[in-house]
Amino acid sequence: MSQARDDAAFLSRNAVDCLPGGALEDKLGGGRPLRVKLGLDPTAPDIHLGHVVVLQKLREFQDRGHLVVLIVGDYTARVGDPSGRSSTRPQLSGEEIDANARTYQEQAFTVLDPARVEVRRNSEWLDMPMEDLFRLTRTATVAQLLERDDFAKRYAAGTPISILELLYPMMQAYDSVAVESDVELGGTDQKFNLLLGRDVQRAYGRPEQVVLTMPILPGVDGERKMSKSLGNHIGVSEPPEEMYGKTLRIPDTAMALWYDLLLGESLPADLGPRDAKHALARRLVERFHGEPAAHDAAAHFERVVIQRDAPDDMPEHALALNGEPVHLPAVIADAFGLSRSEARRMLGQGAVKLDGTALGADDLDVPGDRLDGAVLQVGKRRFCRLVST
RNA sequence: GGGCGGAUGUCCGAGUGGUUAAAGGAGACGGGCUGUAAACCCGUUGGCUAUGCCUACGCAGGUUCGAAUCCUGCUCCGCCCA
Repeated sequence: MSQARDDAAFLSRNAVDCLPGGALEDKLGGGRPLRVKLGLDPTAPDIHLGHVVVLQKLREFQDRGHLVVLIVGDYTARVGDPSGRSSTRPQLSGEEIDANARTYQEQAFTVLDPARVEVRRNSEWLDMPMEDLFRLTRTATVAQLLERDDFAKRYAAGTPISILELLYPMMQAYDSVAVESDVELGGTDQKFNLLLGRDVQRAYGRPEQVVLTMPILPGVDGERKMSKSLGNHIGVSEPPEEMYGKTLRIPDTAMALWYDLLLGESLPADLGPRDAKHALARRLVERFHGEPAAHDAAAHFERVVIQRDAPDDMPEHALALNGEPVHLPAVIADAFGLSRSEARRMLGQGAVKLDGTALGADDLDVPGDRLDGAVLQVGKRRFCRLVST
């Protein structure tokens, strides 16, 4: 029993809520591996560091012998979690969902132990007859659903709430019934949905799950929740240099929280903010790409961003030279995915360098022999080597 | 069923006949500065075969020398009353 108490204390550490009090310890005391649920929405197929906070917690459960039930919300994705914003999302095709689900698993497995995961899709059970939907929807009332913070606000403000949106928490809750979850994890913004899972499980005569919520990781802007749609995320499969640079971009004020939530450590007191941030970036890259990549990413940053030199290796851009002068905006546009008008503006702004020499707005046509093998640079970070075909 | 309001560039949002490729803000990008890809300052931000041309203000027509702005029809959305 004291083992259960220790485990419960460990597993609920740095969680915001672990509800109801004592329930986790009771479940752990049952001696049986627990089924720990996490639902992922397969619309945006990228696991980012915000997910990692929760995935790490799942990993801790796995390391103590428990089973993670990963639910791919292929059916709920049709609804879209109504978290504040406009409701309808584009419907995904079966192939897209398959592809996204695969990506998700792959990326989630950078944190989770694949040997202790059960992956399920909620279309397995949510595509139910109307009669079953009646049974499900009878288990909650409108007043209950309107307790949810964002629904309450929208209702008070007179902004529309579709029935479909109201149904979303019900479907998520039913997932818990279907997979017989003992524990469900989520960010604090999921608290309502997770708790509703308990109500619905009870209504179906099942044991109620423990609700464990983790703090929300702020994005690279240091303020808003990390999310792909806000563009303030760092994906776990992003290239090492990106991951490193983006981490360095976070405001100093967010560092302590990142250390805490991602590394499980407190901000090192003996390091200054600059060194602490570099250390953080390095640790994160190391974690997802390994030590050599972390080392290279740090060197790359030092070289490209701080020293402003060209990186060791850069993409090559093939060029057909025939002795004629080459129209530079076209080359820039092709090499970096800009429009030609944009490329001209870059030239005008002194952003384009050829072998380290800045070019100007008048350098529209350049002799071909000047380009072969040269390094073309736009801005501080975009490089490519021009190669004659 | 009735009444009212709306649809503008990546997003938010001004603009009610003519220097409007369309104010302002956000974002993004570029330059400066910096421990930083932060903050701050300055600039850019539809496309192109480029001192000009083309495309753009929900969709389709119409009025006019000229329309994002006026008229007609259509589509979609919101609010209120029942």
